[in-house]
Amino acid sequence: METRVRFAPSPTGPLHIGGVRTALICYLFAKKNKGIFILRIEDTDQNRYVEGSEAYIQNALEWTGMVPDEGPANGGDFGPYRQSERKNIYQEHIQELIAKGKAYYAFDDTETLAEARKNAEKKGNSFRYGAENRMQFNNSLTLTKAEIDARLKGDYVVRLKVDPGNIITVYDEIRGTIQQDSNLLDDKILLKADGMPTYHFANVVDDYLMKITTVIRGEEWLPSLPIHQLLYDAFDWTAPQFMHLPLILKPSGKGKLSKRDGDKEGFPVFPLNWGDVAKGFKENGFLAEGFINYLALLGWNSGTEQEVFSLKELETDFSVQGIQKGGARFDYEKAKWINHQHLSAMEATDIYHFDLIKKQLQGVDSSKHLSLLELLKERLFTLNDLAQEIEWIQEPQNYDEKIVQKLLSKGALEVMQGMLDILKEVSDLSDLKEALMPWAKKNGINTGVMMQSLRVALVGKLAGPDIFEICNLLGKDVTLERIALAISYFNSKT
RNA sequence: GGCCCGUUCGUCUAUCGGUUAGGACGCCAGGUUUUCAUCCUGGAAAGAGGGGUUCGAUUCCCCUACGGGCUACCA
Repeated sequence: METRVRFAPSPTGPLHIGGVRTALICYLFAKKNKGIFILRIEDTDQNRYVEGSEAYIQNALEWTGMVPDEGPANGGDFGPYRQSERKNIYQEHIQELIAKGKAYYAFDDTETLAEARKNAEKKGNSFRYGAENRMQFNNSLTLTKAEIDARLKGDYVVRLKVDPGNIITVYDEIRGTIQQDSNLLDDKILLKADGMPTYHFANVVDDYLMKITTVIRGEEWLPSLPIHQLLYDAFDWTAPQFMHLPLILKPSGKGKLSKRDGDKEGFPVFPLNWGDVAKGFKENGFLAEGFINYLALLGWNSGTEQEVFSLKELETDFSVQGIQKGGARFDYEKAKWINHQHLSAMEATDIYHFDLIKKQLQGVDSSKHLSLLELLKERLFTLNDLAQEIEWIQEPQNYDEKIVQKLLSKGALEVMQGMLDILKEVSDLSDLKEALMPWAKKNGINTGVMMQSLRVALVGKLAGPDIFEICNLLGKDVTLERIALAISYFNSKT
């Protein structure tokens, strides 16, 4: 049987990294089994619908390389892939359950239920609409045929009729067998008053109709798995496999990472920017592969000591056995380190393709772009680090005062003057080091003082890549200019 | 409160009854770079607690503690 896995987010805003991780595991499991990866949009809550979310989800998946084989954007044989477009399908199926006596109409207004809930909580219990009290409410189990017909013209919901006194056994591929006392379940609403199905109902019907073989979703769904099992049983359908993924936790404090944590935690929680209200990993300078690689490591391991993977490698190395049971805290430092691994392994010409990189190179002589990237790529943790790595392209705005004083006391002025003279004579800058070293030795100049003077003269501080590489990229004229400038500055400090 | 799931270095994790409990990020030290970063080497750092089962438990079982999730006409 062909493996079919769906990723089923709700369009209630930008997809956050927990969602991306779920998508990733779905994708990897599908690809590993040479199966189909499906995107299904679960837009059954009209109130929480946010314009643009679906496009965002599609874009995020495309950026990461996890392009759906079937979905609203590219179709497929099992559409429509938006639940809001499947209303009639749910209506048909809800009728089937009612006819079978597995579900029933309920007419209780929200005030009545809220009241009942409040009373139960006052006594320290939680309210449950179920076998022990359903006969006390207004529903098709308690009303006459005439009353029901009359009420059906107004608002109503459809509830699942849960039989009491059973132990429901479900199986999760990650956690094993889980049992639940049906007395503790309530008669879940399957169809809402607006005619839309709830998650539970739409999910089960669609997974069956779309021939989903493996349901992969977050752990927050584990408590409702017995309800879903009951639904499969009510239809006489064979349930698919289930995998409930551990949650991604905040690095600090408590609880699962939420959409609101982005700014608080000091790193993005979204793959892409969402307007100008939320930052994305992409815009923060992450490679799609670095981002995906770190997410894969959060709650999964290959069983080997390998940690750096391409998407293709993940597709072949993925295994369910490596999925973790407990939640994992997000660690931005490690995410950056993984990104760094991918970045420094790339060719400069490939790094040059990113808009983020080109933007930072604006104003720099374009003939130097590739040499700069070649020189600096191993220093980058994110694409955005380039700007600070090429600051020395600009004339130094100031000189590190402590270093200036130290060098001054060691005769830096004379050294710089000497270097200036030598530099004037050198025709090829790549010979500079060979010219400087013997000169220093002959004149008893400390090479440390020489090198540091040169660096401070050109850059203003003791940081940055190899100083002779810097000379080379700056060119002879600029190098001469900066040394002369530094000499006059040093002079003013004596 | 009730129900469900979980618990190995600070963090992510390996271990499928017998190991000096391994790796990675971060941290510290040393080396390379006569700078910083990268990189290399080394170091500190862990089985929540209590009972069982067993010749032997991090590993299997139970209890407790702690953490998380769910408890909506949200997903």
